[in-house]
Amino acid sequence: MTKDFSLRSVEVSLSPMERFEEFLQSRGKRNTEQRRILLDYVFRRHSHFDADMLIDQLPGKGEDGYLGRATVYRTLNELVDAGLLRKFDIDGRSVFEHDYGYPEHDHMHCQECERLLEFHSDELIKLREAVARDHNFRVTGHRLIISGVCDECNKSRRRKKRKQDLI
Amino acid sequence: MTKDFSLRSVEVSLSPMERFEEFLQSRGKRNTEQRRILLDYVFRRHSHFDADMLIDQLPGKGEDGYLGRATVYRTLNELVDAGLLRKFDIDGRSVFEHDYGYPEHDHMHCQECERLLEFHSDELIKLREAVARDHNFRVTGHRLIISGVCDECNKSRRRKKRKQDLI
DNA sequence: ATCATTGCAAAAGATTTGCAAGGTC
DNA sequence: GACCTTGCAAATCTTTTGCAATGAT
Repeated sequence: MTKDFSLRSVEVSLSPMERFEEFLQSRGKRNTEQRRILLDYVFRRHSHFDADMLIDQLPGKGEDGYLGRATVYRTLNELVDAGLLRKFDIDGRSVFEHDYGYPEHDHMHCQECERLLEFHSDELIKLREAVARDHNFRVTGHRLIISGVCDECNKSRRRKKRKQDLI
Repeated sequence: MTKDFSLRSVEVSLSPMERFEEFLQSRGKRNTEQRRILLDYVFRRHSHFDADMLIDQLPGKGEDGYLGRATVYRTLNELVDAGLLRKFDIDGRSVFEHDYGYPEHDHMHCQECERLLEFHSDELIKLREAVARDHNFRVTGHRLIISGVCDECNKSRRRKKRKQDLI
């Protein structure tokens, strides 16, 4: 459950797979087919996803490369422990995204299309440190989600509104 | 599910109970004993809580003023709709706090004692607006949780550490 | 009298866990 | 060969929902 931030800036040279192998070894865990499949799939492209989306996209029961539901959940948690993925809650379920080798950022969440948009703010980090200092709080991380309606949805809503106005 | 922000600055004169009555009337809902009990209990003191904590604290089955589990959940959601409570997720479950008549703020979450500490930052609001403007995003709210270890836990950890050092 | 609300139990949704069979070191 | 891992099903946890009985207006 706890993330390992310490290695992040040091060992960016390792690929996610190499990093994971290292993690597994250090814990006496084994490098299995299933773990490799999931890691490979997840790091193929940068996107946000939850366990269910992943299970839908991966090969189904009977197909080649199939992973049991429990294995997907277990492996996702290992990837978080390994510092490869970051996990956070949206509307009650867990959402994952790349952590390893990916710059720190926060999110805007569109309540119409459910999309997550990323942004980075140095100011926010400063603000976080200032607040923590004030309260003698030792920071390990933070999560900021701005909710609202994204540009695209704003536009299509305006279109709809205009149409309605004509009726 | 949607909060009514519009009334907040206008009708601060109403007590939570009056505000809730107004809300119920406006929706053709009824002012029942159970709703009054819960609202009264929840607004007795300012604190963070989840449904389970509340159910534990309220009168048990057979006792006077007992509320069924489902009623507690249903009523909490109504209080959120009425703009009296604010709801957010921590570690997968819903946490509630006062919204009505209570100033906007954010949280630090201590990962040792689970406590939620509040702070306010005008800068954060400005930052939020700036980011949104950059992305043409229409903001309805935000949630920032800084995680780490609070002052108290830092102190007791130092105590423990010192003790261990002596052994 | 009408129609919303309650409590219960069952359902639902997300995630975890026990266990026997199989895979990795 | 030892022991970790997998897939399955069952269990858990939190929250929601259907329904008959009860209560508010």
